[in-house]
Amino acid sequence: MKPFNNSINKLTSLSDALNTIFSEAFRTCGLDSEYGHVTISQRPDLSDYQCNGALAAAKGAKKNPRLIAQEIINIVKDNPIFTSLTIDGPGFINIKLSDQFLMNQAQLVCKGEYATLLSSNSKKKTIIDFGGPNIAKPMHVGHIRSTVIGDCLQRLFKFLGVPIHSDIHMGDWGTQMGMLICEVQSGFPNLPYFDANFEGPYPSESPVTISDLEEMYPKAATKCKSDEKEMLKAQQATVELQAGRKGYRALWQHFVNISVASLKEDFSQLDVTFDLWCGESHYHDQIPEMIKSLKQNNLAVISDEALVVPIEGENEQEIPPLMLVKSDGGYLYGTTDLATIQERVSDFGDELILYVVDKRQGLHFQQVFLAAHKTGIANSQIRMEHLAFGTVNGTDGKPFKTRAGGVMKLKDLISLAKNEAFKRIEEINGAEKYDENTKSDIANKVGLAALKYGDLMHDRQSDYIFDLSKFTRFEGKTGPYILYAAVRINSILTKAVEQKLAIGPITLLNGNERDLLLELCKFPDVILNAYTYRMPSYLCTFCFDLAQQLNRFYLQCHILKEQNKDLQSSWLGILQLCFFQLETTLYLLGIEIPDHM
RNA sequence: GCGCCCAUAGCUCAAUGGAUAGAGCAGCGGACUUCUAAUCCGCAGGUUGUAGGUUCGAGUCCUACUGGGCGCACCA
Repeated sequence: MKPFNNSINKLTSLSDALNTIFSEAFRTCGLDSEYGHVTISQRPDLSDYQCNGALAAAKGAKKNPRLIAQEIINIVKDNPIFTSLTIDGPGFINIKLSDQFLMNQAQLVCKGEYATLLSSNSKKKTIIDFGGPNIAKPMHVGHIRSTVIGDCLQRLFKFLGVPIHSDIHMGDWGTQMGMLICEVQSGFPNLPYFDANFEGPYPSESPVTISDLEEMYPKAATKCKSDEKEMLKAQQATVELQAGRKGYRALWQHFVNISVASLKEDFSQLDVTFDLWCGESHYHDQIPEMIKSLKQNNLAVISDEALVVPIEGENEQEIPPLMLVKSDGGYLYGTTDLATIQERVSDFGDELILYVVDKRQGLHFQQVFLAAHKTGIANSQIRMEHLAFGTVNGTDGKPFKTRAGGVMKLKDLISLAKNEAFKRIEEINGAEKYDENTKSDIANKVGLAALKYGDLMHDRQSDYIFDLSKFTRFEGKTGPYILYAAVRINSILTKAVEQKLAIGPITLLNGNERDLLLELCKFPDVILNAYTYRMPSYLCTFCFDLAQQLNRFYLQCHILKEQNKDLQSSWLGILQLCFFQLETTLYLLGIEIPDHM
């Protein structure tokens, strides 16, 4: 056998490594190295990986694509990582990797030094903004998306060694706060918060509870919508709050405190954490200074009594200006967003800002990003991305509602998922061996897995149909299906350890496990793709494919009963690698694996 | 009116311009004295909304049309 001198000895994505080899070959042939692009094969019956560059290069080179393919193959064929290179069809290069190489690669893939996958200069200091929930308004189904997608991305960035911090960025500073103040005032006009002459101190106890707030919010909002006078009052109160009226600030602080406590409870249920709990109010004090400077530099101008930053898109595309100050003197969320960018860039030194926000706010972010760049608040080095996501619909295809037609609270949704999971667990064979506590612990993990996987598996940008009974099933592309596969192999591994069996090294002896090993070697590719496109769904697809491949293998090869000890330890090595990848992928999705199911 | 997005199997969704458009569910037919069958295998199911165009090659890119969703300065 040829020496393995051209092998790849550090953790890398396989298609990147192959790209390098083929790009070099194309360059040697005097062709553009871009043609050396290698992808995972679309014809697994013919190859592991494929390169289509010869087809694309043919016209420019005025050569038969098969001829080019042959030249390329001649250059790379001595590399021992290949077992065969063939030309098929009009000029596809089909690549089959050697077993030896796959085994070598498997060792690298399971070492797990994933923070080295990205070059250090590509790791920009990043902040991820969850486009926060509103104070006083309970989180609903829609919030599941930003929470779960944003959390997955922050885990993924950290896993790859990208410095990232997360900010919930609560909505605590808009007109809705004025509405609530007025609502409390109409119910309890005698509270000291409304007495402009009150000297303090204000009560330390909040006059309202979180459920009061949750009830008042929609009431106040409808009132303001239908009654212009109420709206004016609310807007006036908002302006006074923002201007620093003491009683309003004290009352507002109560709202914030009790809301944050409730939000933290919800997020801890979902196992999601934030580094920063800043709200829009946090940036308020910086706004006057920012506006002054923008006015001085003629970047903000008066239009219809409001202060705006005029902007234009590429190709002179007309885009409405970003409004900073309303004619009544109040600020808008675009104002806060701009001030927020200023702080993130100049105080924290962030170079990449990610916004995980509903896609319907696309225009808003387009305005904010353009304004930030135009005004120099963000220089050209700063990159801002709106990671837009679609809406959650019910099984009727329309925005998700409860049976009564109302908005479903996130809290209720979570317990619904957990209850559903509990029911399914009770139905299965052998459920009686678990006590109630164990069952409810399993149900919690399974329910959450169902919910998160059901969301994350869908393309981030598309709307999707929320079907809890489908998501909680144990069959098909669901969280529980994947958890079950993970639990089963974990149980075999535990038994193997108990029986003091050797785990690894991975050697391909039987051939049944080659497909599985190939799947495992795709892992770095998948991780990088999910990172590059900020797409949690790529992780979901991968762990489903892996779980299914694993189930196939599991049925074919009876590991613990295997008599050939070398084969057995290799299988166990593969199993351990599978578990590592399932566990890691699920961790990145924010899903925890129970001990039993 | 202007702009953005979407249309793929009965349903829910995949498919970095490449070969025979794939999964899951539902349907039908198989495989268990289980390392947890909560699994696996097979069959059936398609004019990729319509009409043109670009390309060696189009579900994918361009144009028009049809149907649906969303957004367009004093809410967030």
